[in-house]
Amino acid sequence: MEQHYLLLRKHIAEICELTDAEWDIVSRVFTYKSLKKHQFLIQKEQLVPCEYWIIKGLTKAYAIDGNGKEHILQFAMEQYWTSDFNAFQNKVPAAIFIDCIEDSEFFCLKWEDREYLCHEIPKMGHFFRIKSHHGYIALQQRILSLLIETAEERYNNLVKKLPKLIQRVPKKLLAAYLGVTRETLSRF
Amino acid sequence: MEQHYLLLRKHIAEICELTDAEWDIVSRVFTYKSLKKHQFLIQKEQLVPCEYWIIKGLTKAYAIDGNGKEHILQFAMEQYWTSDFNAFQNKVPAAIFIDCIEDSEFFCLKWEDREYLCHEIPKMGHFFRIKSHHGYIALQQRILSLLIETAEERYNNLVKKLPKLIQRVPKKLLAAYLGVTRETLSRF
DNA sequence: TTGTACCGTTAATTTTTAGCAACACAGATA
DNA sequence: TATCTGTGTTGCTAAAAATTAACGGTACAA
Repeated sequence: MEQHYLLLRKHIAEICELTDAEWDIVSRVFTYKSLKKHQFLIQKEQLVPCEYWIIKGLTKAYAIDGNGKEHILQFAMEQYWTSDFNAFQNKVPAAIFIDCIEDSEFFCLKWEDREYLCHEIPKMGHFFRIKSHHGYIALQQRILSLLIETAEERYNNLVKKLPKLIQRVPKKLLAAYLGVTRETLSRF
Repeated sequence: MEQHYLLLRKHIAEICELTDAEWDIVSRVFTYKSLKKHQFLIQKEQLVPCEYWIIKGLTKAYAIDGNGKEHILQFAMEQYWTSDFNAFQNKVPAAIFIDCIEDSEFFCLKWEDREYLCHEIPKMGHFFRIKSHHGYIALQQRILSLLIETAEERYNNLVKKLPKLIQRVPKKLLAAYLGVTRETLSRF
């Protein structure tokens, strides 16, 4: 477990170095959670108390359309943050599901604790601001790729950008992420 | 001009109330800019010194693909923020263009001033964190709509959600935003 | 005024993708 | 062991959208 905390500290340090005293405050508020493959981290319609930093494992965030088809918003693996950020922030029921593609472990951060950290340690406010910014940029890139590229180009770019992810994610889920059927993906 | 500053203050107050002293600090750092229809706010490959709050007017943020086709990321009108946030934050050349669909006026905020405000006035850090969060959520919704809905559904939802925007934006630009050709949009 | 460029629409054709069905294969289970 | 379920692939057909072309309307400039 110590090892996990060290990794989280290192993750934060990529954006801002914390003193030992500050880290003491920060590390105290995270709680640990462990889930098996196929278990839900977040279920639609339910409140979302936390955002989650992934210690180990792999999750998918997705919505189900009127025909029961799954559409994947985000894959998240080690050192990624995941949650339904809208539900989390605005204390409304979740609009999406997040479940585990592999057995996974998380550090959980409650909204009040997040606000508390931002208030107590301005550096953490900075950290979350930058993280949020990065998330925004990633989504913007994704929209551009959905608008500009063909499904095949999207697939090739994904392979180039996150080859490790490809190996861990079944192709039918990649298809649901790229916005095509698994049959279409299979023909690339 | 006083009127414009009042509107900006009101816009910020929707997230956090500033004291007169704080507002004095904040208002001081914004500069004014005015552009005519078709003029560029941001050009690809160039550095992006500011993010922009729109006092009046309408802009589009877009990328050009290999075939010279335009794909629109964002329309922004009165009281919206716009910029190439990646280029702005990381001081790298812009990946997109932003130009004016109508004559437009802006308040400009430089990166250093933004950092300064966040540092001096924690409330402003809070403000930008929340704004960024909102932006993130909007993009996430957009991705879901690109993945789940047909182009026709996307169009109808846009009409329902932003009827004013529809009236101000030529249909060929709406098509570039929805991810279809103008001929396809014309058949809905 | 005439010309010119752009815009929105419609039609015909082609390309792309979805939907459905069948099948091989692997891993899990009884 | 035989069976069941989920996954990835392929063939065929149907639907959706892009492409190309044409046409009328409008704004703008020479």
